[in-house]
Amino acid sequence: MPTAREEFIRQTGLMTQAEGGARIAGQILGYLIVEGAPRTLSDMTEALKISKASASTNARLLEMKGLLRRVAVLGQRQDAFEAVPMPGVQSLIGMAQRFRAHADEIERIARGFSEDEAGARARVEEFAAFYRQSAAFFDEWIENVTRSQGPFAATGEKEGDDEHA
Amino acid sequence: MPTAREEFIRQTGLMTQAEGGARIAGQILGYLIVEGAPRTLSDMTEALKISKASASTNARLLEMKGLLRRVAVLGQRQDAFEAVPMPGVQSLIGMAQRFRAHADEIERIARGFSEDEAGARARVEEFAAFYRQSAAFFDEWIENVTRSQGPFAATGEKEGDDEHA
DNA sequence: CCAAATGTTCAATTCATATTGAACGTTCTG
DNA sequence: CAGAACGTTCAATATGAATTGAACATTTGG
Repeated sequence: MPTAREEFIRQTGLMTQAEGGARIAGQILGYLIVEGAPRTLSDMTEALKISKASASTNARLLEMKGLLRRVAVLGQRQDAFEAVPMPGVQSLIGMAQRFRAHADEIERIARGFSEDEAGARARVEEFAAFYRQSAAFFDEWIENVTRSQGPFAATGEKEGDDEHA
Repeated sequence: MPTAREEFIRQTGLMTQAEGGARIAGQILGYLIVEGAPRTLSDMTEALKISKASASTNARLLEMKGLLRRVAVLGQRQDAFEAVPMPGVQSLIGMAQRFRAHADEIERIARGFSEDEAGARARVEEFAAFYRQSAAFFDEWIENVTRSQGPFAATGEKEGDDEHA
């Protein structure tokens, strides 16, 4: 029977995969969430049984997406990563950006329709409008959730090493 | 130089792919949007240069997801498909469902943490809460956008065959 | 009833991408 | 300075999913 930790890590991997991402990236995120403190690439490779290359690539991918933060631990030579306070928010931010980009692109294409395709053009523009409005709505939700647990909000707890010793 | 129609179809294919779906499914959707009227599987195969199997499978996939509606054209032997009024909404509905399922699963796993992992458990539960709240927010937006252009709202126009003759 | 047309399904293939092993450059450490 | 530790990159592989061709069942029209 797998431990809850293992199950959670496996689940975040599957979730990330279901959302169109890389399985290992999700596992790394889950791992850092349960750990609750900075962990090195070596930690990941042995905890998740993955190659050094995968750990490096996926961690940096997550870092660029804003789900992970690279921290320098004093007295520690290696880089370390930790999950940001609300990792899911970053995914939504990316989603909003994609939606807006989609809207832009579709609207650009819509302008290319000729005079006798007015109906098609209208439908295409309506389609684009939906993406633009959804992006705006995402922003609203992101701002809402970011306000309470903002990037500079005191978390009140910063432990994590004390457990599972 | 490609026509605007072609560009749009190609773009919806890429978009769908970027969102983790099948390219051809997106192309079918784009095709039906520009057409603005029911089209058969044969229409799709020749317009999109795809196999009969792909047309059938992907169309039915989109139908199950609620982006397409199968309509019986009078005097027409073949089945025909048309895009529903706001196809994007259905994607969001699916997203909300996935998020809620994620939340359920993570919360279930969270209950499996032992006493000495209280910190980890709290972080995991917080993670789940985000998905649950986001799902609720999606629902809100869906209901909002569905109210105005509801499933029973008169669209006012149902042409589409008159163009690009 | 027969032949053509239509839609579905499934195994096979193609295709894209995730993952890895190995080589490299860099930085630390003794 | 020499050697180890570390992180990155890239070509190669493995993995999984999308797409297809072919076979099948069903329906239609002659």
